[in-house]
Amino acid sequence: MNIKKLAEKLGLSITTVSRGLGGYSDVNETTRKKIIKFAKKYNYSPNPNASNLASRKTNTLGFVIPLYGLNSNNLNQASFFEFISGMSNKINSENIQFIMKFANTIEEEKKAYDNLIKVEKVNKVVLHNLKKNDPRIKFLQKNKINFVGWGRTQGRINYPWVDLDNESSTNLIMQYLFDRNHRNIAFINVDEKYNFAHQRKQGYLKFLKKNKIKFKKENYISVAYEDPDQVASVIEKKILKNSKITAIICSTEYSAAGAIKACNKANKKIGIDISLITFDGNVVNFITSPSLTAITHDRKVLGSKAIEILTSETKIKNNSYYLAKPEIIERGSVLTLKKSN
Amino acid sequence: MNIKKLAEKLGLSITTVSRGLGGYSDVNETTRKKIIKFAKKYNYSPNPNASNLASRKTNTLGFVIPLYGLNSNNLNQASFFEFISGMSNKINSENIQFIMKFANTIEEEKKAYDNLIKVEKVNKVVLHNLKKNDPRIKFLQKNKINFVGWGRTQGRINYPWVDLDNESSTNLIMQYLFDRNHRNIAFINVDEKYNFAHQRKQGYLKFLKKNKIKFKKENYISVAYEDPDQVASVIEKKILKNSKITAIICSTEYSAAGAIKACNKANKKIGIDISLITFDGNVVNFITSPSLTAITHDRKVLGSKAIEILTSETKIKNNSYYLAKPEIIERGSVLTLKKSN
DNA sequence: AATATATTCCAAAACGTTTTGGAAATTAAA
DNA sequence: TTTAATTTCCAAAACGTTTTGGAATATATT
Repeated sequence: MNIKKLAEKLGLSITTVSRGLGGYSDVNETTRKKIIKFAKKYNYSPNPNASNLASRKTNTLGFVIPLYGLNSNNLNQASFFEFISGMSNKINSENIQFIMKFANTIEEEKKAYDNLIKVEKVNKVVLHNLKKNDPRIKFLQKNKINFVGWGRTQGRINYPWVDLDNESSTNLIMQYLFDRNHRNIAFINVDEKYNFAHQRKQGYLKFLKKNKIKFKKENYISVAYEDPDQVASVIEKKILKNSKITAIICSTEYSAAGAIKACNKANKKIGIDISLITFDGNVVNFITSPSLTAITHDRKVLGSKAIEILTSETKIKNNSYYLAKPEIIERGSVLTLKKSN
Repeated sequence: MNIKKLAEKLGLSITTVSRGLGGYSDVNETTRKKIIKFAKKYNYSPNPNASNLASRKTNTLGFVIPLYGLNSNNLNQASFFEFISGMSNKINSENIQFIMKFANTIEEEKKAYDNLIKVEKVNKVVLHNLKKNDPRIKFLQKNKINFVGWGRTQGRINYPWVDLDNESSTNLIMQYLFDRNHRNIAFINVDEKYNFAHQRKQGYLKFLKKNKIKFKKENYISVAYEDPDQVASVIEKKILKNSKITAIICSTEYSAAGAIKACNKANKKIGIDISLITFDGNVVNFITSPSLTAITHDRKVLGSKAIEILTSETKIKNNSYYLAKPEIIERGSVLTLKKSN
């Protein structure tokens, strides 16, 4: 079924059918309804190729997943999945096309964006892994292509974005631990070049400041992603040996795994000898007994909000954003201490 | 840049440029080279919408990811990721388009395929999660659309597919354990309605038969995905209590996590008191000390092979297939026992 | 040299839409 | 009643390709 045949069935011109379906005001409401009825009946939907070609524009979203510099461990695949499936739901209901590309190197990534814009002529982009002064931002702005950042850079931001509320997360965790009388809380983070890590540290620091707790250098470590055994051994030496520490926050599932290993080695029982709370952790969080208390974010909503921003009727404002609120899932790895003062 | 302008620059007709780029034999080799040179110089590539429209066909691959019936735990996201990125590499180099869709329900899945075929007019599909007598197979065959199965059904297969060599995997593991003098080997599998689980069991059984070891019912369990604590407790009761068992095979990372938890509870040290080997397990496999020996498959190659089959010059044969060979990664959770006889 | 064949090119049609610039019909205003 | 304004429709052009069915030229064959 194509528009010509449909128009014949309706006894209308192609133009009117097209405009009726497009919701233009120059077609009578009753005919419009009839057009839609027939379109449904004959299962018609416009050929996107013809449509894109004729209208000189597309309605497609481009998304590039950077694979470079990440090994299978530190790429948080679960979050990609959730985000994408969140986007996808919205995309389906909005009836926009979706092109996804993978890039193994920076060059491939650049090429992918180029292709998306020059060849595929996408009009929407979700940008991930943003760097400060990211050239992609200028590129997209120059080409007048709507985009949203998934994640954001530090400092002043002149583009719309969606992100986890990482500062709130650590703040929330700290409060949670504080309420249970923990005062010496270790934070195992990853390299601050990752913005989420930076933000999480900020939440940690701010909470300390707010509550007039002195920041102790030895309570904060940043572990490299690459070597799991090294992660465990660093945690054992720097954190577990420090008997003042009563609780540990793990910024990633990966470091939580390291912490579990370290605790096993040091013969410290999680939830008994020491408290542990981790970000995310779908697999790791039930290995211990009791299972790990965790903090999570709904990344599906994040994805759908990204699409919402991109498809909002009004021109996209450069200050639209969405922050996913964290939620603590209590399982039992956090002790309530006796008040010590 | 479009083909008209390019043709002008070249002093050739649009037709010749198009045919030159298309590699037709009715354009002189030297002019063809010149055309390609100019195309590169002016960064020209054909508008896919126009191209698809004019040629009455597309060169795009459709892929639907089923999300229904799977929770975030049992969906092996890592394998999806690897598979897709493997496909993607090949897709980029073959210059074909790629449309991916997510389906939360069976209805959505059906709709997604319908949309892919009727609207997007894909000419290639990768089919996942195949069921016996899968209606999608008939649907695709009827519509004469090339497809490959990722995974396969049991029995006679009349379509091309790529899959893990699951039977070999368990066979390989069994041999590995057998060589280290294990004779009472437990296998923690998941529901056999999943083909990979069925196949893995077959490998297990065949090895036993080949080596004239009696299959012991109590050495084989299938655990439900849903409740992690239940998994651990079942493993503790049924496997760890059985003192004859010297080694455990875990069919999924998830069950490996359960096994680790169970061992901790029962105070059995992995790699010392009991041997453990798991499929995959990117996060879980280094929690224990020593780290877990694992068996893995290269799913990237699987993805690229799928594309290779789909893009092979010759007509796709219904008996093309690719089996990814397993590899054991030794870490240290498997003991070598003394010979007991 | 004349004819047949092979090679190399091209004009025009087609793909299925959207958009432009009215035309016709209806309603409102003078 | 006439004119102006509004509403509702449509014919034709355009989008950027591929494909068809030759035409022109060059080469081979007789």
